[in-house]
Amino acid sequence: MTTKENAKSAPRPRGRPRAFDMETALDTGQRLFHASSYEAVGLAALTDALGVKPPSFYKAFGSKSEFFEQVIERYAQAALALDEILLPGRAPVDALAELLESAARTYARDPQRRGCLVLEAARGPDGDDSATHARRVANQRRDRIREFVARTHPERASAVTDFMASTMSGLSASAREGMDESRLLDVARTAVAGLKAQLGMD
Amino acid sequence: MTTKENAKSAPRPRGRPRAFDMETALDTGQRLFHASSYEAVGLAALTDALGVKPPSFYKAFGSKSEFFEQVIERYAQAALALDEILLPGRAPVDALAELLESAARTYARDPQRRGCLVLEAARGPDGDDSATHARRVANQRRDRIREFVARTHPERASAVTDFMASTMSGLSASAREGMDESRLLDVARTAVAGLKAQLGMD
DNA sequence: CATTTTCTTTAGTGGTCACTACAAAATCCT
DNA sequence: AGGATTTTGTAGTGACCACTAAAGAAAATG
Repeated sequence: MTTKENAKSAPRPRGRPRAFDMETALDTGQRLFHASSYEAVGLAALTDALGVKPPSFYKAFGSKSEFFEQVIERYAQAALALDEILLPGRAPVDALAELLESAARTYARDPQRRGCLVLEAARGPDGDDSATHARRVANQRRDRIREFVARTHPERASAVTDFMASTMSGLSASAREGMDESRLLDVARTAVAGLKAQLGMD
Repeated sequence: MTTKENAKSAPRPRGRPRAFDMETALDTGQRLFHASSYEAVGLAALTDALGVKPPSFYKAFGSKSEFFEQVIERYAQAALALDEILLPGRAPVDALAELLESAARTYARDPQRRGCLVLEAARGPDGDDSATHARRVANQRRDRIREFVARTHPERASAVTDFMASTMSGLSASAREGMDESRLLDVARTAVAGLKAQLGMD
């Protein structure tokens, strides 16, 4: 309480102020990576798009893969919010059906950024940092599905989660290859029919 | 009939004979690409594994992407032969169930070469030659599935084929992320339950 | 034998990759 | 004003990428 301090504004740091907004940069990076892929977006293209020279980028984010880590964490938080779909008490079949259909719609929505940024990045080279981060984020979301299903169907939770994970990967891949929204929705609905066989028809 | 000619052996060509076997090279290349990916196997690693220097490789195959084109054509011919599964007269649900379960087994069989070489390559950069070739080969196989289904269910053929394509991509992706054979088989069987809803229970 | 043809070898090519050493510029603190 | 601190722009780094020019070596042909 010695000097003025507001809840929001951080006290101005000491040295030269950063000349660009990191959130905007993450957003631009997300668009770039989603449009093609982590590997396909070189540092030159990235820094050009951000309007930032490489040394500034590295001061701010550490490395390309650390930048990407922040990007996918942001993306996973924003896209397909599980909280709004996996509501406690809701019938799993209904919730998972909505999740698959939402995925179908989301993956085809923007023709320039098809599929799921996380799931596509998870297919990168096995030892790569970007793929490792993406798989970690994907697995966190799968854990939430498993926990949700386990509340009502503890015995089927793992099998159902595997099926959801595989189906979402398939939807993302198909979206990337150009399958449009209505076809993806048909795929999702056929998958839901499979889910009903696992979880009961309700 | 002027000189000796056998049905099998081509008459020795004129210049210095090739010092390696192209079929063996394609086979080795297939293993390498399948173990990691087209992009991850550099020309140096490739030619080292083949025991062949770059200029010989280029004389024989033209380019890395042309070599890969031959590799995936070979692979598509050998793995998961559709002729043996999509038998005319067979109930589509049965045939497609066998196809999905065979895929699950095949994709997990060799822990060092998980998933489908073609489907994984089909996810490469959009403009890339390797991805273009892989998608062409994948679509040829999807056409055969569509034709097979259309014989008995012409109205559902496209939707069923989309679901098969998406599910196979999902199985391949899951295999790549480490899902073992029994889990992949469970996923395949759940997908078959979805197929039955589309094609009738039989 | 010499010539022609084809492949193999040696030794590179330019291009792109992620990343950085260094010094100038912009801010805060005393 | 005079440091102290942090970010900036300039200008590169070495490593790897797919690929190749040039010359030597191995075969068939004449």
